[in-house]
Amino acid sequence: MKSPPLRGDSCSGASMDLTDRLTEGVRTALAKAGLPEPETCAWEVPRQAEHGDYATNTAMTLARAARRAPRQIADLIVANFPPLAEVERLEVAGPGFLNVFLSPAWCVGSLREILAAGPAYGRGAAEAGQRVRLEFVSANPTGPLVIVNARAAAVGDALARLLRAQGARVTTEYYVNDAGNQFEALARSFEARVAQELGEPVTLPENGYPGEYLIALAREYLEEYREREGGAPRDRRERTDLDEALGLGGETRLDRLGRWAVARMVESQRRILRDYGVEFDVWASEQRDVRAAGLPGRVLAELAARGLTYEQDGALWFRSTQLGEASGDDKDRVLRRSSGEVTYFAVDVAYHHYVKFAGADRVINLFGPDHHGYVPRMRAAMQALGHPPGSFEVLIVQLVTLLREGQPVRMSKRRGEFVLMEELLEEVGRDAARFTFLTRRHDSPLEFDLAVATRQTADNPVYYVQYAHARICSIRRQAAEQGVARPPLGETDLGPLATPEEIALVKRLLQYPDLVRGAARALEPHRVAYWLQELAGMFHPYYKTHRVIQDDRRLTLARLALCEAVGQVLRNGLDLLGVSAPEAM
RNA sequence: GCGCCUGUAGCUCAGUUGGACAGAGCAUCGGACUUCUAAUCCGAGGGUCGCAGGUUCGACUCCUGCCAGGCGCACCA
Repeated sequence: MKSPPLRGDSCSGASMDLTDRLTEGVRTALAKAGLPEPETCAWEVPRQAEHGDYATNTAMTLARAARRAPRQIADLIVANFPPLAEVERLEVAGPGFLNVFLSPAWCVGSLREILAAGPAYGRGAAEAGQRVRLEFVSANPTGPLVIVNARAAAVGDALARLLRAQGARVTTEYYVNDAGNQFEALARSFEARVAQELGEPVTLPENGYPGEYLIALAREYLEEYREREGGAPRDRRERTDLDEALGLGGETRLDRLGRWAVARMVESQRRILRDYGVEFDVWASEQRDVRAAGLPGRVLAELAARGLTYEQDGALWFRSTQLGEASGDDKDRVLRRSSGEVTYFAVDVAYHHYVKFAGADRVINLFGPDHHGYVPRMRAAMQALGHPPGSFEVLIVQLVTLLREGQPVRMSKRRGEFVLMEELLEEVGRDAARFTFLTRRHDSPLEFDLAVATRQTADNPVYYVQYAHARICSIRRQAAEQGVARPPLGETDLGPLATPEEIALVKRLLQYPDLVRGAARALEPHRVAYWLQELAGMFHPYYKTHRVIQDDRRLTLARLALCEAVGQVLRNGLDLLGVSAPEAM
């Protein structure tokens, strides 16, 4: 059986990015009119319908170069615009806007392409050909993950998904700071807790970690030890000396205890993140992958060879200030202390240069605001080592101010008070937590009231979006029960889709590829979250006023196709955010 | 003192990288289920975009100066 010709359908096999084709039209028109062509056109979706489906200010931005009035240029574009199936008509408005009105018939016909593309709809190649190294969370292994880590995880993971959707080869990474001062502080604190569990009255070290989680960890350690060693160590009544009890001496004992604690911490962090839906390609170790590999020494030599270091007061300094204002650092930085130890900075520079950039053209790090002062010196170092400007990017993920019934909850690992990421997930749920974090710009401080978030679970925007998807699945189930099977794509007559709500929905779906591309380019996943809310906000009213399954079989099938397309895009969008798209709620 | 981030409706936040009369959710008030899921829908009120200048056809957006809050300014990480 041959598929019947479809009214108003024109399947262009071109890419799905509508604005690309509109830009081509404008460029063609300008060339024909003998006017200069712009590199690109900035397309926006006007707030008001009278301004069309897309609008560009190209005529205005071109006015100077073309030495013509904006409106005159716009008129010439309209007069010379090639006939496109996508476009119904063009208008010049205001100071020189070019407003594009899409052809409803073409829009409706494009549903076919959306459905055919399925999960691939919205994917593109805007970031193709680049290898991206993306590091995020990287919490110190000195304590459990807290709320801000959940935010960074949501943002980082969504960024990875976004960039991959645009063709980039992304390696995600969690960097474990298992060396240096903080590691030692952890080791000493843990040692103190172990001793305490053995009955010794021990006080915690200065700058240690007083959190109770180390007590629990100490008990686990001793339990494991007893199982392994068959009973030892005994408690204070029999043995009072820790070295003797654990059969280890001094630094060896400290190091072994510290490594054990770190391994446990990292394992627990990894598990929580996995439950959150975030898995990393690489778990890097500062100790193993950088220090033990001898990278810091190599990078010091390389910087010295470039004449970028000098000795003063017994320490080795990096000439950060000589790298020009592109780096923006305001003072030189120590690479090797007078004690002979390399600084964290030196280790980091080495790691970035030899490891991260070895496999990537672009390195993106998500930092907390407490590290923003660290960025200029890193940028200076990357520049000094020959990495092009812009290849090293840092996104600052701002803090989460936690409230409970309007009262601020202080968070400090040092003081041992905090709300754990685990607790957040338990109270709010994975999807709601991720979606909430992704409805804010990453560099905007966020207030999160736990009491409100838990109380208003049903009002959370994430459920609004998910519910739209669940409803569509429900319609599909209902249709199947009633024996309304959807015919093959090519045979579906989309002609009956004609109400303003239906046309508006299809036009909305057509924006999706541009949205994804823009969000990836700007590294702003929150755009996706907002857009999805608006899409759901169009579907729910449509559902309410237009019955999908009804007597008119032709109309039913067309509407089912529309619903499937909306459901597909909701699914694709939620997937970019790492949020589930439930079939039923 | 210097640097970074933030300041938009009562609250939490968007505002498409300078566009057209400033938006959403929550909260408040008033309505809608015998029909594909009411976690929904329809309607109403709510604003000097922190303040003052400047740039231009056009500013929430860019520049300067103030005000307020957060964070940072180590031979810590």
